[in-house]
Amino acid sequence: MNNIQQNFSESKKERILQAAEYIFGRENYASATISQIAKRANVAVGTVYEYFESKETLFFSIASEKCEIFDQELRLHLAGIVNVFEKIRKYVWLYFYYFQSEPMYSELLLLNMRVNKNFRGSPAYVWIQKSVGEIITVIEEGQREGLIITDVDAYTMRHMILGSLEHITTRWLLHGKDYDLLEYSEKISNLIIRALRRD
Amino acid sequence: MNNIQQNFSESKKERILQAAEYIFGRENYASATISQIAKRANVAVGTVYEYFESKETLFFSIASEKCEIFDQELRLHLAGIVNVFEKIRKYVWLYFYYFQSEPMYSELLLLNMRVNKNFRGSPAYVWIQKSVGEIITVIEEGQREGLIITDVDAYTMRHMILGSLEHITTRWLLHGKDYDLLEYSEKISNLIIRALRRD
Amino acid sequence: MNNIQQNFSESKKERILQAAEYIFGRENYASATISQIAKRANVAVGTVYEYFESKETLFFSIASEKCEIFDQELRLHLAGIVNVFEKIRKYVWLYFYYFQSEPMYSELLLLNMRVNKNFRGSPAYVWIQKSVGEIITVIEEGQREGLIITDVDAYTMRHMILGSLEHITTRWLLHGKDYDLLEYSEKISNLIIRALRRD
Amino acid sequence: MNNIQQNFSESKKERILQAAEYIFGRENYASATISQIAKRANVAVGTVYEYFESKETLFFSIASEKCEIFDQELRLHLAGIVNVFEKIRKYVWLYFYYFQSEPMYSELLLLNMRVNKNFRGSPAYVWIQKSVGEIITVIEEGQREGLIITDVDAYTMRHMILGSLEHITTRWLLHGKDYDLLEYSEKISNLIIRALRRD
DNA sequence: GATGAATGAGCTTTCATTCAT
DNA sequence: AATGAATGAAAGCTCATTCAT
Repeated sequence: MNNIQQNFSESKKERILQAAEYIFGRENYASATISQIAKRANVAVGTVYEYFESKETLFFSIASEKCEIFDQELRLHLAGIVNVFEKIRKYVWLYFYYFQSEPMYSELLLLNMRVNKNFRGSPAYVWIQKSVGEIITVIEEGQREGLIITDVDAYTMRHMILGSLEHITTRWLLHGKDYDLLEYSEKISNLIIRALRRD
Repeated sequence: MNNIQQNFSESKKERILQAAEYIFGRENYASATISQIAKRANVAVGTVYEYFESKETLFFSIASEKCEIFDQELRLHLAGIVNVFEKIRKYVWLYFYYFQSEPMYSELLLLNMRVNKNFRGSPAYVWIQKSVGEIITVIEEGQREGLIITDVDAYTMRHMILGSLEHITTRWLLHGKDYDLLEYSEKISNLIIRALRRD
Repeated sequence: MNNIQQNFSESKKERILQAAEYIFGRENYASATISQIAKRANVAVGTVYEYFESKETLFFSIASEKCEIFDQELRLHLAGIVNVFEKIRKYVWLYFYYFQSEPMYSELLLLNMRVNKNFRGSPAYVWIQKSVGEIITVIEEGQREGLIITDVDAYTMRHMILGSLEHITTRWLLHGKDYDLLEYSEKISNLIIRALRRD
Repeated sequence: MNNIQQNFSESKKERILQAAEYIFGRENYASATISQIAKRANVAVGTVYEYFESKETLFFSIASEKCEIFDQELRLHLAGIVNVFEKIRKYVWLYFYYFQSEPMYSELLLLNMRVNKNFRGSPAYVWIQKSVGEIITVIEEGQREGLIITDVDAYTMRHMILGSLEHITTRWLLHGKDYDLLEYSEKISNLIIRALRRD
C-alpha cells in the first residue's frame, strides 16, 4: 500500500512535470502561471508546491529528466561506432532528431532555460554538461588517432559544433518549426568534419 | 535656444536608452521595471513614456541603434580587404570585439532579445539582418571565385559561422565575462576557414 | 463542511457586493477604486478579483441582483389588483418605495449605471427590461379594456411614466435625499392616469 | 490692438470650448483628456489652463453657453403664443429640436453633466434653472386662467414634463441617435396636455 | 499670453505563495 | 498528502497639472 501511494504520488509529480513542460514551452518563464500548470496536471495549485519548492525549481526540474534521457540515448547511439567522424555525424543527427521530436522541450531549453542566469547550478545543468562533455571525448579520441587536427583545442571545436546545432535549432523554433530540422544534419556534419579533419 | 532644448531632450532620451540598456542587461525583460530604468536615468516614470511607447518599444529600441553602428563599422572594417578568408577573419574579430566592448548590450541582445518572439518584426531586426546578410555576400563571392566549396549552400555556412560566434559569446556572458573573448578569434576563424575552403 | 465553506465564500462575495454598492454610489464609476471597495469589504484586493472578473463586471453585478428583486416584488405587488389604474398607482408607489429604501443602489443605477454605454448588454439590463416591460403589459391591457386611450402608443406612454419617476428620483438624489420620495407617489399617479384615461 | 488681442484670445477660448464639447461628448468626463481637447483646438495643453482653472471647470463651462442660448431661443419661440397648451407644445418641440441639432451637447449634458454631483453650483446650472423655471410660469399662468388643474402643484407637473423629455432624449442617445427625435413631439405633448387640462 | 516637456501619484490587474482545513 | 481561497506586493501605464522658457 505504501508502494501504491508512492506510485500515485510519483505519477502526480510526473503529471505536473509534463504539464509544466507544455505550459513553459508554449508561454515562457514569465508568462506561464502555476495555476495554468496545475489545471493541466489536474491537481490543485497547492499540490504543485508539495512537490516543487517554487516556480523556478519546477522550471529547472523539467530539463533534468530530458537531459538524462538524451544522455542515455546518446551513449546507446554512439555505441559500436568506431570512426570518429561517424560518431560526430551521429551526434548531430541525434541532436536534431531529439529536439524535433520534443518541440516543447526544445522551446523550453533553448529559448527560456539556457538564458536564465540561475540555470547553471541547477541539476539539469549537470546532465547537460555530461552529454556535452561526450563530444570532447570523441574529439580528443580523434586527435589521438591522428584523424583530427591538434592545432586547435577540443573545446573550441566543441563550441563550433554546439553553436551550429543550437543556432539552427533556435532558428527553426523562431520560424515556427515549419520545416524539417533533419535536412540540416548531413550538410552541417560535412562542414564540421571538413573543419576538424586532418588533411 | 530651440537647439539647446533639442539637445536637452535628446540627451534625456539618450539617458533613458542607456539606463534601459543597463537594467535590461542586468535583469531580463520581465524582471526589469520601468521605474528602475527611470530612476537610473534620473527622470520620472512618465518621462520614459514621453519618449517610448511601451516597455517593449524601449526594449527593442536599444538594439536598433547598436545594430546600426555594428553594421556601419562592419562595412568600414571589411572595406579594402580583398581575400574572402581575410574578410571572414575580420568579421569574426569584429563580432567578438564589438560584443566585448559593449557587454551590457551583448547581454541584452543574446540573452534577452533574440529569444523574444516579437523581436522579429522590430526595427532592430532589420539591421541585424543587414549585417548578417553581409556574410552571405562574402561567402557567395568566395564561391564564385572558386575559393569556397559549393556543395554546401551559403546559408548553412552562415548558420555555422553565426552559431559558433553566438555560442562562444553567450558562454562568455554566462561565465561572468571573466576572460578575453578575442582569444577565440583566431582559433574559430581557422576552423571556419578549414570548413569552407576548397582544397 | 463543504456547505460551511460555501456559505463563507458567499458571504464574502456578498460583502464585496455591498461594499461596491456603497462605494460606487458615493463616488462614481471612474473615481471609485477597487482598493476602496476591498478595504470596506475587509478583504484583500486580489479577493475581489476572485469573485468578479473586472471592475466593470462588479459594477454591473450589483444591479443584477437588485433588479431581479425589484422585478419579483413588482409581480407580487401587482398580483390580485384588477383595475389598471390601481396597477399603475402601485407601480409608481413601489418604484419610489424601493428606491427610497435602497438609496445607495438608486444612486448607482440612476446616476452611474444608466449612463454607461456598456450597460445595455449587461445581465442587469435584461432584468430591467423585464420590469419595465411590465408597464407595457398593463397599459395594453387597459387599452384592450377600453379604459386607456389608443391614439397614443403604449411605448410613448411608458416613456412618460418612467421619465417622470426617474426625474423625480434623480432630483431627490441630487438634493441629498432630504425629503420623502413617497410624497410624490399620489400626485404623479394622478397626472399619469389623467393622461392615459379615456374620457 | 488691445481689441484685436482680446478677440484673438476670445476666439482661442471659443475654440477650446468647442473642442471640449466634441471630446467630452464623444468620450465621457473620465475618459476625455485635456491633451485630446488641446489637440483638437490647435492649442498647447498649457493654454487650456490659461483659460480654464481645471478639467472640471472647463467641463461645466460648456453647458453655460448652450443653456443661455436655449433660454434665449425659448423666449423667442414662446413669444406671441397666447394659449398655454400651445406654449407647452412649443416647449416640447424646441426641447427635442435643440437637442437633436446639438447631439454632442446633448450627450454631454444628459449623460455626463447632469450626473456629476458638482454640477449644481456651476454657472450652467443657473441657466438651466432659468429655462426650466419658464415652464412653471407657463403652468401657473394656465392655472390662473382656469385651463390647468390646480389639485396637483406646478412643480410636480414640471417634473412630469421634464422627465418625459429627458427620458426620451436619453433613450435616443443611448440607442445611437438613429431615429428622428421630433417624432415624439406631438405624441408626448398630447399626453402632457391631457394630464394637465381641466375638463 | 502661450508653450509642451516633465512630473509622479494613482489606477487596475496579476499571480506566486501560504495555510487552514 | 491535497486542496484552493485568500493574500498583497508589485507592475505597466495614464494624465491632470505645473512651470521654466
